[in-house]
Amino acid sequence: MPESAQDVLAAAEAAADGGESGADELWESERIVSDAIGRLMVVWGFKRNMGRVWTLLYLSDQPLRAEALRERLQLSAGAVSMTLSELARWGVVRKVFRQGDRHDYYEAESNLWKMISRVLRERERAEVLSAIEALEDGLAALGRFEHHAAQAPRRQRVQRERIEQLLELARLGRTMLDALIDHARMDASWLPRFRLGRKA
Amino acid sequence: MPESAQDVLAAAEAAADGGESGADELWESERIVSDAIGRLMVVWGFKRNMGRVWTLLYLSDQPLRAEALRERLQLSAGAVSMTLSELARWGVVRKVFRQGDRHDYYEAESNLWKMISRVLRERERAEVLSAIEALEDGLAALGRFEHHAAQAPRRQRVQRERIEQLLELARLGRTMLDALIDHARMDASWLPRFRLGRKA
DNA sequence: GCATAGTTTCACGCGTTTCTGAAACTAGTT
DNA sequence: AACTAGTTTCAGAAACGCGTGAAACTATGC
Repeated sequence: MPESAQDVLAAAEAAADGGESGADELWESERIVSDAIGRLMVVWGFKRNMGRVWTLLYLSDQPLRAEALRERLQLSAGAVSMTLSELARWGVVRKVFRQGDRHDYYEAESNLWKMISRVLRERERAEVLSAIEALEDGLAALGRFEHHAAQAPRRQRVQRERIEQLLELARLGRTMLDALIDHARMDASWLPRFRLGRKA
Repeated sequence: MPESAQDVLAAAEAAADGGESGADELWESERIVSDAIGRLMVVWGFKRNMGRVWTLLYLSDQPLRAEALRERLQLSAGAVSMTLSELARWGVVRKVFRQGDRHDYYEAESNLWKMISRVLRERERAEVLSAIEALEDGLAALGRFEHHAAQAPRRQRVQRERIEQLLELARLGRTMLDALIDHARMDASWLPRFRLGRKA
């Protein structure tokens, strides 16, 4: 199935993008870094391929097409599409259009702090807040229980203390996340201050 | 199968522990909180049941037997045993012995900061450090590549910058974790200072 | 308005992870 | 030393999450 017209077009496009040779191959450095970020993302509760795809986009000097990602990461078209839309929902990848080009291109958010603050914000709402709510519910349930006779007063007392400890911790977590988010959003330079007072 | 001797012993033991009635039932508050912590643990990359088991131990005013956990959480004995040893490996649960009692009892580490700093320490070593290493490897691979002709110089330049950004971020993460760990280990009161400079 | 290239969606299957149940093991008791 | 109660280990089963491939959809060009 000869496609010379297409080939010529692709070549012209590559030339327009800076005349790079081997523009579509996956470099060793890209492989190493995207795999590493992929692993890290898993730990953070994302999918491995989200990390890999995002990384390739982040390391690229230009927006990439889904097809390019599919080739370089050896994924199916479907997986690339789903991964990209998931990344887009997290706001860490953007679809960009090029004039007179009907393909969709994607690029990574290049401001890491913006990205992180966005993810933290989304996640703290879903996770820490619901944990706080549940802990408050637990405390309430314990309160209701207290009205019944003097059942296991010691166990109740200890349990109340412990749940309050957990609540305090969860609220502190929320506060830290909020601080991180607010500061990161406007200014990344505050963070080195974190070092203050450190031991070695 | 009558076991009066055993029953009497158990009753005596319960009495010694404060004469609590319903000592072995799962309270509503315990259910709510342990489920919440269980979910949170999953997000943090642990197993749901690790969170549930730890929580019950933490909320208990006394060490518990594996059997009690099995009943209250509706798990098999095997699952409880495996979960407990995993928690013990993380140092967040301890096996305790009672004089003249051949059962094994378990209790949760009750110092939350100690626990958290321990987990952070174990995990940062495994994860952030290896990410840093991989990023450095990526940079090295990029360097080797540069020796070949002037391939895609722009792509190389951008990629180097981006990897360096990631490295900076990863190192900052390491620094923050270290600070958190060091401080949490000796003193939990420093954390409210995190609030400094926050908006609302 | 049909054909074509590209993209998205989705049901299914595969690989992992987690739990169960049974057997092996340990230690205290008679 | 045999029995009993309790605990741990392990192989297999169930549950889950993820990626594939095919089909549906979209939009551009002819």
